[in-house]
Amino acid sequence: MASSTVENYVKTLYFIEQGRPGALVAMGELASSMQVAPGTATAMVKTLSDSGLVEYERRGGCRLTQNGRTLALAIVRRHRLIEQFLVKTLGLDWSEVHEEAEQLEHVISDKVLDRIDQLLGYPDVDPHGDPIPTAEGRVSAVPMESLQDVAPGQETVIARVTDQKPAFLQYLDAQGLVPGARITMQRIDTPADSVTVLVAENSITLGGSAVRKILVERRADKMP
Amino acid sequence: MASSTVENYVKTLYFIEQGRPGALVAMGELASSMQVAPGTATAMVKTLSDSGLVEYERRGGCRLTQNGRTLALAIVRRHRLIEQFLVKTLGLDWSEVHEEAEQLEHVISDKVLDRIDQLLGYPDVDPHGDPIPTAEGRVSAVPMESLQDVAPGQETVIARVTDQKPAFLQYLDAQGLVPGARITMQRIDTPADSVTVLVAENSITLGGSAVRKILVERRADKMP
DNA sequence: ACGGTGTTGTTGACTACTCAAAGTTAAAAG
DNA sequence: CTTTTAACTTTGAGTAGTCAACAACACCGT
Ligand SMILES: [Mn+2]
Ligand SMILES: [Mn+2]
Ligand SMILES: [Mn+2]
Ligand SMILES: [Mn+2]
Repeated sequence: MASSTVENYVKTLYFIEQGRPGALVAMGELASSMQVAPGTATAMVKTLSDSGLVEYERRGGCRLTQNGRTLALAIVRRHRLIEQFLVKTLGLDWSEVHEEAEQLEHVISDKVLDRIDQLLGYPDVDPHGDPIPTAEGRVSAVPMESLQDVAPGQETVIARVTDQKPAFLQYLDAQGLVPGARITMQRIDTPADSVTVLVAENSITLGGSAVRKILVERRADKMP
Repeated sequence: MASSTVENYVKTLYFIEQGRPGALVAMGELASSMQVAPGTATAMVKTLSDSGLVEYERRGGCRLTQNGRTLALAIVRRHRLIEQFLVKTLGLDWSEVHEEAEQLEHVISDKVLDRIDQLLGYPDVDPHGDPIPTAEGRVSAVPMESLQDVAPGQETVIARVTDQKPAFLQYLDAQGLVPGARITMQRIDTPADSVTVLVAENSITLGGSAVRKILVERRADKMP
């Protein structure tokens, strides 16, 4: 059985590798993501390599093996199903479930996870709009685009929020900026790095770093 | 924060101390309950003593302090609420929830536990009939007696089963011998160390070691 | 080609938990 | 009042994970 520590390293590597398949992850990047000293990451990657979860190239970096990726996807599945469960069944706020799931993901058995999946009706996204991998490790790739790329005047629907910080999520919730919300792009102010959107009759202005964390549905007729 | 290991030692001490308040628990007994070598138990008890969770008397034994007992009761509460939740909400079998709860009890936050409590309607017993301590650490003392002390011909109701082994629980379930079941004592065969009970039209004969694990309600008019 | 600069790797050390084996002690048996 | 025995404690060692500090390396601009 992989320890919680091993599971966390593998999951972190999975997210770092996202969007740059095949590339090596530097020890420094892994260390800062895991909030450990560089030497700690190096030592750990060696043991992950011994377990066949990563390939390690000295002074180059590491990447997940197929086994490593499979383990990572299993943990991501656990994490997101647990988050959805905490929100839907126990009524927790979407801003607080990430931390809870971070612990539970290492302890929930497959049996319990299956029951949770069933109770929730086999959801395919979590409370933040993140896709839930299948038990076989497949992740659905729903086409999305950043809110900042929506043209002024265009109406769209929030699909996903890529930040777990409680304060940010609480703010979005208070403004009604949650997955499923129908919004209209009003204005993009490039020099000011801000955009203004209309949601439920209210105008809300967001800075660039916030806007970039909000993904919206991409309509079929807009696809390349 | 107490580690899982510390929590397990404290909980084990709590159960060993049950029924002999104030007595010292020998290191050997603790070690065998925890399935560790004697020296391991001695070392651990010293650190528990440093944390103020037990009093330790060299070559005498140890006992929980008030702080230790409070921690133990919090873990027992977690464990039993989780078991009840796994059975009632997720539909797991009462024979398999003990093992699951054994892990989850160290990870579930107070917030999640409160929501589970609320969802279940503030139950006061778990699937095995074990009382669930309140958040303040109070345990209800419903009067019960062993099934082996019920007089022949008398009707009674199963209240609690004091064994967590899956095979035993599955057997009881198959026979309908679960908490809440109404049964009638038919015969006590002392030399054979067995009793025969009637449950839902069926006669079932149980050996002494099994009967002693089944507790039944004690009617007020039978109390001393 | 050379030296700075930042990234990696190594070493020694520390915490938490564990065991095996040896040493100590108290209490039962003679 | 010994001797034996059983329980207990200590010691030395090992695993997992971590850090600080230092050493080694690769790469860049001159
Ligand atoms: Mn999350
Ligand atoms: Mn999420
Ligand atoms: Mn249990
Ligand atoms: Mn129970």
